[in-house]
Amino acid sequence: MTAKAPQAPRPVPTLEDVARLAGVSTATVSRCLNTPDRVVKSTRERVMAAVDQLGYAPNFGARALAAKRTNTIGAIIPTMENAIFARGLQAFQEELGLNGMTLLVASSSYSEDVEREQIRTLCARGADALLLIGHHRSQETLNFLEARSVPVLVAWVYDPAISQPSIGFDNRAAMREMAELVISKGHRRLGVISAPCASNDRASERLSGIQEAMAAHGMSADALALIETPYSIENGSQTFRQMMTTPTPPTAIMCGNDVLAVGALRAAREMGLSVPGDVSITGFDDIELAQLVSPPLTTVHVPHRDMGRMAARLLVQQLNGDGPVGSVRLNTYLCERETLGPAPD
Amino acid sequence: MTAKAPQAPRPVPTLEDVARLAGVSTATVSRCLNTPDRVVKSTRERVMAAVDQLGYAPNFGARALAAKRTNTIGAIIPTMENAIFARGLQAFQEELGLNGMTLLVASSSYSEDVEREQIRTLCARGADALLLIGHHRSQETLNFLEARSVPVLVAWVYDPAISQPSIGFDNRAAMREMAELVISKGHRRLGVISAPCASNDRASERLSGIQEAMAAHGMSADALALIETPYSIENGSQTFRQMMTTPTPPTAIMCGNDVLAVGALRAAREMGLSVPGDVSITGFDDIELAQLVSPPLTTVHVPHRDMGRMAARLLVQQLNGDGPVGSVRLNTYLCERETLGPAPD
DNA sequence: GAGATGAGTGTAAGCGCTTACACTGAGCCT
DNA sequence: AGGCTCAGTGTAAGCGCTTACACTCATCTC
Repeated sequence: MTAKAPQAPRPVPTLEDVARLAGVSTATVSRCLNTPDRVVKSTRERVMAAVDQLGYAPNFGARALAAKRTNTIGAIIPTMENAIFARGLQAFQEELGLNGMTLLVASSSYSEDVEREQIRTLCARGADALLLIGHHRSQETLNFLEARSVPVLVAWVYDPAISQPSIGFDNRAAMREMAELVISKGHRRLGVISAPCASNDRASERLSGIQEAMAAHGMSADALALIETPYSIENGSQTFRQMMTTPTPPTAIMCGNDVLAVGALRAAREMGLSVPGDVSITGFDDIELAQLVSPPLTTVHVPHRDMGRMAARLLVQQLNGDGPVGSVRLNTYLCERETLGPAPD
Repeated sequence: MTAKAPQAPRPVPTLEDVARLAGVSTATVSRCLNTPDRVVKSTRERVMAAVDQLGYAPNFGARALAAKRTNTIGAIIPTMENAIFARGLQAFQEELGLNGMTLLVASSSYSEDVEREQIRTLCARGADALLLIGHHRSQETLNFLEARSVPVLVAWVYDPAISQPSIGFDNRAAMREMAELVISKGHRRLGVISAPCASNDRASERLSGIQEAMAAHGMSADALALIETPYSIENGSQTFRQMMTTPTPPTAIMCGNDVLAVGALRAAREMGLSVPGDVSITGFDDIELAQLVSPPLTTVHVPHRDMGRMAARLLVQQLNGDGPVGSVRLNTYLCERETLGPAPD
């Protein structure tokens, strides 16, 4: 038993209610909403008054069903928990908004299976196109996407060898550059804290970059201590401890991203180790947090905002049929702050 | 001219396609998907095979249209830019997922007008219920919500004086407690960096809490320097500078949330001020960042995860018609770390 | 002034799904 | 054996919207 009226009258007003109140047909109301300039001013005003009076809001599902277009773009990112994707996605959304499109976000928790489900869900919700992170994806998923012929743009990576349109940066080259810098500082025993590489091409590419740099300097693979762990501050912290309590700990620890690096930094402080005096630490991404910790983090700057904005433009362009889209490569650069120093002697 | 087949056959499979392939009626396919136990095993398997073969995914809009239920909850938070709402929302989403519901998130940028639009949008998308932050809302919006009779739960605040169901904490009491602590440390000139209070009841309640504590200790309102600025690290930083460069700067600066506090902390470091030696700084929320900065931030701990989780439970309960929901009050507690010290003499 | 034009509006056919109701026949009762 | 029941399935009526097409008049054109 509720305090409300016994029987709700007609809870949600429909197009037809508006039409009746305004004394026009449903087609006219629809036109007022979608193509106002095709309706004469006097009629339009009458209709709009009815819309306001009734508090009418068009039913999205019905609209999508009839119009076969939703003006919605879906994005599936691996995680929302930390700030890695936040800035890029924010820019993506802003740019979409400028073009009258809405963003629907889902997160996959770095799981291929979850991602597949999310893709189905977003398609079911009528996403006109999808933004996905990284190239790693099962054939089944690829088939599904192909069958539905949903435009897909891959972000956060750039790999000219893959035909799928993408926008991003060369993860391998970026990390190789950082590794070169670390090695040039005299470090010969390196530690790497990486995200699990198995189904994460960004992580595995970054690792390859480090290995390439080491090989180029004649360092053996033995000189690299590698531990994979999911991105989180806590994991970065624990893994750092683990690495630093081995008989011959690395003199520099390169982290797969800033979140891990910040965790490592915290652990170093807790262990009483000086950074970079006792051990150097590097990150990747250059999220806001990188400048807030002390000492501020030496990291690789990724142009997240540009990436998000351009991703939106590419997608909008493709949906408008303004030519096929190719891949776009963005540049990263080293951000030298204070956590990388010369190797202790 | 594309490389694809000249004319796409039937891009997206429908229920009918599945039915035809499986040799059953659409009703049966629908039942297989929604109430599998009402269909005999042999039929069900045949249908599922067809579903897989076609890569069929039900059209969400059509489903919502026919079933008048979307299993979707909408949430509108003021911002996604910083971590304030992230943890709570994450827990909210997880709990919803456990109950087979999906979350749709939108952000209002702390603007009433934007929030109103977002509410309409989420309703149009068929949200079965809404999670909103704070009580401040225009009558127009309230009317709209009333007219659509969408269940609404307000979070992040608890105010027994308002009948609208809510889940949250007493912002005023929590901040009053912090102010008591600050005053007990001997501080007599306080600075407050708050979010704009105009349409933000959390911010204004927190400010009231400080004022109450001051009054209780016979401090005049003149002893309080107040500046309002939107939540961001940069704003916290600038406002701190501004406050500290007045003739008689405060000895303790209380910030409306941790993001502002972290900005203040950064500015202090840049200005060469020792915290808490020269000036004390306090935050609110206890986000992850609070422990990462140095010195770690003294702040008010808010049980974000619990709040999110319980919010989801309340909403699910209400949608299932398991009794009317009341308001829930959660407790906050002071988190004394290292940025609050005795007033300098 | 008759016909052509076209701006403004109405009519009605779906879009892909759920579900009330109707139907069928196997298994059970008496 | 005839009549029940009821589990399993099919039929068909919408859900609220867009839009192709049809219609109606002013306004022009010659």
